[in-house]
Amino acid sequence: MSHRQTQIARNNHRRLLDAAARLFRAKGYAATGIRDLSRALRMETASLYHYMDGKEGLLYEIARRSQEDLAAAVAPIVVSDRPPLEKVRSLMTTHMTIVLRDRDKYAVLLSELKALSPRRRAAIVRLRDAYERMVDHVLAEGQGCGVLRTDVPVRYLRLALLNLLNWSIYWYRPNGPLTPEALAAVLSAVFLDGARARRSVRRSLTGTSTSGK
Amino acid sequence: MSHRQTQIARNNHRRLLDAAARLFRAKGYAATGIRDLSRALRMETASLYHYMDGKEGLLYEIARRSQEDLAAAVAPIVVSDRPPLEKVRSLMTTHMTIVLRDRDKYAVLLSELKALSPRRRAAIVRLRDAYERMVDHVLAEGQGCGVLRTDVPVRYLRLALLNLLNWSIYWYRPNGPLTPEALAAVLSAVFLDGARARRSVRRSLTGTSTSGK
DNA sequence: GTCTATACTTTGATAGAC
DNA sequence: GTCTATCAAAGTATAGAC
Repeated sequence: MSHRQTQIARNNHRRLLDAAARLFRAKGYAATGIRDLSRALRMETASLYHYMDGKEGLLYEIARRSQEDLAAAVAPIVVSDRPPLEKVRSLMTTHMTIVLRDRDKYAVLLSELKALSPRRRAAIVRLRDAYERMVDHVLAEGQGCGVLRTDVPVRYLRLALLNLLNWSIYWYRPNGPLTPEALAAVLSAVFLDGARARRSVRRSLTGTSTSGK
Repeated sequence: MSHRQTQIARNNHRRLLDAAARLFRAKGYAATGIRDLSRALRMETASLYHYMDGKEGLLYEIARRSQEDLAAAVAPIVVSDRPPLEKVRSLMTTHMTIVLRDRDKYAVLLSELKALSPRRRAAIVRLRDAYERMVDHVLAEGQGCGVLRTDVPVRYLRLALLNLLNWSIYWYRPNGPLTPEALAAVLSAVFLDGARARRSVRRSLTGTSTSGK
């Protein structure tokens, strides 16, 4: 096969993954038919099978790539020698930026794991566990240095952190007032300093004067 | 029809709603067939139609009841004359307790809205918006009294609060070490005071000496 | 690499007897 | 109120021509 054909094939494979992520997120995996996919790619359903081994294989690839990309982006922060508190902020910003940039993929990763076969689901859960260990490492470091509270176990600090970041995918609007970085800054501020008022005066963190709606 | 028959009918309707919530949560709405429901209730599929108008009607009723129950439980807190900060804690505890008690229903409410017809989805969104206005009211009150930070708009304080509470449904284990109330206490502490260490010494909030896993 | 044609299964829902 | 029997539509996937 020629080089050119390979490029076309790879391109179509990517188009298929993108369309699948978009549709799986919008309608759900089970409610998306391969005919929906074929319509999105302007191909017959039979043609799709040159770019996938089946619908579930598509889902698996989306989930795997998402979790791997996220880990790859965050890993350098974990092993860096920056101050622990800065690591937490940096981790939150990177996580938020990545998942909001590829919203479709990450929403599918978060909400469609149950549609995978036990084998494949287990493989994704392994990747997810490894990612959570990285987050734990950063948080435990913070506790060890005395900059994070130790009355809440790392496990719950991590769950709180991931709750804050991941759930945001479902209501973030890319055309809204906040960039992903700005949203990460707001959520980092709440996570680290809490919602209570302090004595010291704070400037606005969002640049908006109204409370929004 | 006799009184007894009506009671049986109502009982079967409730059994159907419970089974549907459990299955919709475990497998997803679209992946759950009415034959799955009939198996759970030990009835033929045709018999189910005496207790529902269709599969989607079932989903709508689950979502509507969930959101209404939550609003009904939280409303008294919002209108009470307790101190603002206590209102926030009480709201979080009540919200957490209710959604963890009826995990199946609330998980379906949170993740299967997209399966509803536009009309019905809009009705649920209206209920959800009304609930969010209640949360906003409590948070704005806290800001007005000077106990909550004002550099983050109410909107984002609310989103952070609901992120923390709602996402917990997906990893909370009823047989784990924390009761819903204890988990609410941990998340309230993180939400209000943040994850950073303070000068004052804090006792453990979870009663566990290890960091868990 | 893309197509037409189709096999085969499962889906939500209904008709009508009892 | 529950059943048997059944429908039309949609589901995933494959065979084989070009």
